Amino acid sequence: MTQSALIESKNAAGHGPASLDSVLGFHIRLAHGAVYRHFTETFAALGLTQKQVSTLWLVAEMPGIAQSELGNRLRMDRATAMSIVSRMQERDFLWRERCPSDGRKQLLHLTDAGKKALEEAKACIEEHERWLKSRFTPDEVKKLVEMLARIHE
Amino acid sequence: MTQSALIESKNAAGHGPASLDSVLGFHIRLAHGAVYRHFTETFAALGLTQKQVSTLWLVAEMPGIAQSELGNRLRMDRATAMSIVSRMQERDFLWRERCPSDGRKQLLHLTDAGKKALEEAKACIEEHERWLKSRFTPDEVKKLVEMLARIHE
DNA sequence: GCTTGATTGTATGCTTCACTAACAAATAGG
DNA sequence: CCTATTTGTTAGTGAAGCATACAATCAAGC
Repeated sequence: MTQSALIESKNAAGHGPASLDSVLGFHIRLAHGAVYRHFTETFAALGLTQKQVSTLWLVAEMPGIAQSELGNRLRMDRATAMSIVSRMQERDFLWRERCPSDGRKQLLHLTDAGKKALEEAKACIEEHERWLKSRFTPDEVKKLVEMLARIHE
Repeated sequence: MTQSALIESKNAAGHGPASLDSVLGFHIRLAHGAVYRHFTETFAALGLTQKQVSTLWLVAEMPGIAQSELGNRLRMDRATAMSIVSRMQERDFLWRERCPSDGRKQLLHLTDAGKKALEEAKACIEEHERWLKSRFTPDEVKKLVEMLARIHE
């Protein structure tokens, strides 16, 4: 229905979006769904979810990062970070170290198995990103990333 | 860490993204999360979720739409559409009509309570959209919507 | 008219994940 | 020392996606 996209974006009362197609949040939701589905397909063989991959990736980038910091950067609350990290630990992809200078914190490190899993995951991410970026020019990708960052920053 | 965004986007091996910040899918995920959280806050009083609002909205736009069509347009599979619609029916926001020309289909219609709920929801959406769009120029919003549509189309 | 296959709805169960609430341990500041 | 904050942990709730299986309906070909 491209028709509905062409409708004047004010309703009869003169305020508010007239069509779902004119709601920015709606498009973000649908785009995320499409990305999520393709990601899940691509990673079905590896048995990793988006949250798990970004957790492995971030711990690799910042070895010794605290669980709370991980949660902050990936926008997970403590409970969510807890369950993600716990499963990754069960699968021997990372291990926790009690922080010597602050006994509250758990510092995270990848195991060798975790590093291996991440390398495999990165290959899948490359493919996934190729699929996603194929519909944009490099300039558009840059602009899109910048605009999305303005939303989640 | 704007630092990591500045790192050259190829890793030591010369292929693949070096930093999470350079992964487009990652930004879509975080942006969606931020939008989702603000949406949930805004709609806590109404007790409606994104899926429920977009369902009410779409049924209002297209009275008599079949459940399967609803699922197609909102990118839900049959089982998900089923659970959303069933809850909306329990709350007396919509009713199902067996299609006279195709006995398989359930045609959806809003009740008066559903129309009222949607009007309240649209006021919240306005506020939500204002919050979301406040960081963009009108041209940027247009470009962003267009790029997101390229992803989920 | 009948069989076959596709579509649609329904029911059940599993998994991810976001959130809340409560609690314990450690820390920081007065 | 006392208090408030931070961090981690556990348990439970709920939305939502997905798979599967099944029944009813429809469409197409013989």
